[in-house]
Amino acid sequence: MHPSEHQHGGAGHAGSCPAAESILAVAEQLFSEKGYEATSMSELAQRAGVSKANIFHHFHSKRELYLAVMQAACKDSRQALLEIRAGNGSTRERLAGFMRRHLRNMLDNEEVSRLVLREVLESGPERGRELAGRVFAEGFQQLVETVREGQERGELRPDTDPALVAHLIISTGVFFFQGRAVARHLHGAGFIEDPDDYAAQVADVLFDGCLAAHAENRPAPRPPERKGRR
Amino acid sequence: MHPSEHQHGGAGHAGSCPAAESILAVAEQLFSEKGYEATSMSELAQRAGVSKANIFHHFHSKRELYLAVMQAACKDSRQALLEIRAGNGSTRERLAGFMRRHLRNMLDNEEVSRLVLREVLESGPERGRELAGRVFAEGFQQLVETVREGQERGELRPDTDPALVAHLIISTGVFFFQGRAVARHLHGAGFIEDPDDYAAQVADVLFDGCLAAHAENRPAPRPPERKGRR
DNA sequence: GTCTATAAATAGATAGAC
DNA sequence: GTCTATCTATTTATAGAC
Repeated sequence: MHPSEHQHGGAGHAGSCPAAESILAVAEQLFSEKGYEATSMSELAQRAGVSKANIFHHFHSKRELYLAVMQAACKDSRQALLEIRAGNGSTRERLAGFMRRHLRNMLDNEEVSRLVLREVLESGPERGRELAGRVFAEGFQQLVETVREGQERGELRPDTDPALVAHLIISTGVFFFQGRAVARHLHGAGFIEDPDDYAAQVADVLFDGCLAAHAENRPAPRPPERKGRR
Repeated sequence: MHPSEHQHGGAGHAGSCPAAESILAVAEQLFSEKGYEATSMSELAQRAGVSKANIFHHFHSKRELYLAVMQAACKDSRQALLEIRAGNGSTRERLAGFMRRHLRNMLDNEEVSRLVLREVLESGPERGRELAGRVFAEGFQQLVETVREGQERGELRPDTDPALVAHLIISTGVFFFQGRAVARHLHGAGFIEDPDDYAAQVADVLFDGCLAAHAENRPAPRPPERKGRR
C-alpha cells in the first residue's frame, strides 16, 4: 500500500521516512526552478539519491508529488491557523497575528511560495478544484471559523460574510508577497520594506476601517510617521 | 525616429496607426498563450501580416513590445483612475467604484490580465523596476492621490498611509481574479461568483472595518443573506 | 526546401525480486 | 522500503524521397 494513501487529501506525511523527505526537498527545488512539466522524474530520482520506482512508491504520480510539495509549502500557515483557533486572545489579535505570520512564511520560503501562486494563477477549473480540496480547504476552513466565532462572540460585525473576510485576509499577504518587486519602486510605497509593519497597518484598516467617522472609537491613533517600527 | 519614443514611459500609443494596433493585438494573443520566450518575432510578424522589420520600427525591441502589451492591458483601469479623480462624489463612492471597475476589467480581459500578473509574480529587481515605472506608476499615483485627497477633505482617517490603502485596494481585486478558480471550491466562498457584490462588500469592510464596535456608525446594516443581489 | 517515415531518446508509470 | 528491469506513450532527431 502506498504511504501516501494515509494522507486523505490532507496535510503532508514526509515526516514518516527519510527518503520521502529528501524526495520532497529535491522536488520542491526542481519544480520551483524548472516548472512542473520541465521537471523529469528521472533527474529528480538521481538528485534525491533514490530510484525512480521509489518515488512512485511514496507518491502515486508526478502530480501527487507536486501537490505534496504545495501542501508542505502551506504547512506552517495551516499550523498557524490551528494554533490561533485553539489559543486565546481577542479575535483581532489572533487574526492580526496570523496575517503577520502568513506573510513571514511566504517571504521566508520565497521559491516554493511563488510556485504555489503560479499554480493558482494558471489553474483552470480542474486543477483549481484539486488545489482547493488538497491544499487550501483545511486552512481556509479554520480561518473562516475563526472569523465566524469572532462574530458570535460579538467582537466582529455580524453582517459580513466570514468567508469574504477570510479571503480578504489572505489576499493582502499574497499581494504584498507577489508584488513587492514592483511595489518597491512605486512612489510612497515604502511600507513594502517592513512586512510586520505592513501586516499591522493592514489589520488596522481591516478592523477599524479607514473612514474618518470612526476615529473616536479607535484605540490609539498613532503619529503620522510610518517607518522604523517593529 | 521610433514612434514608441513618444511614449515617455507612459501609456500606450497604438491608436496612432493600424499596423501598430494589429501588431499589439497579435502580440497580446501570442504572449498570453505561449509566454514571452516561446513567442518568436517571426511568427508574430507573419500572423500580424507585417514584416519583422516593421515590428521593430514600431517597437524598439521584443521587450518593449511586451511592455506595450501590458500598458494596453492596464489602460482602462488607468483611465478609470483619471476619471475618478476628476469626477465628483464622495471618496468612498469613487474608490468603491474603481474597485468594481478594476475587477471587471480583469475578468473581461482574462488572458492579458493573467499575463500581467504572471510577469509581476516572476519579476525580480530589474524587471520589477521596469514594470513599476512603465506600467503601474501613473495609475498608482492617481489612486494614492485620490486617497490622500479623501484624507484632506476629512472623509478618510488621516492616520493611515495613503499608498498602503491604495495597495490594499488593488490587492483585493487582483486576488479575487487570480484565485477564483480555487476559491470557487472553498466552502462558503460563494461570493466568488458575483464580482460586483464582492467589490461592494470588500469596500464596506475597507471603509467601515469589521469590528462590532463601529456598528452604530454604519449606514445600513444589510440582512445576513449574502447572495442574489445586484 | 519540404515532407514523411522511422529510429532514438526520454517521459511517466508498473512488476516483481530482495 | 528499496531496488532492477520493463512497459507504453511521447517527443525529438534523422534519413531519405520528392
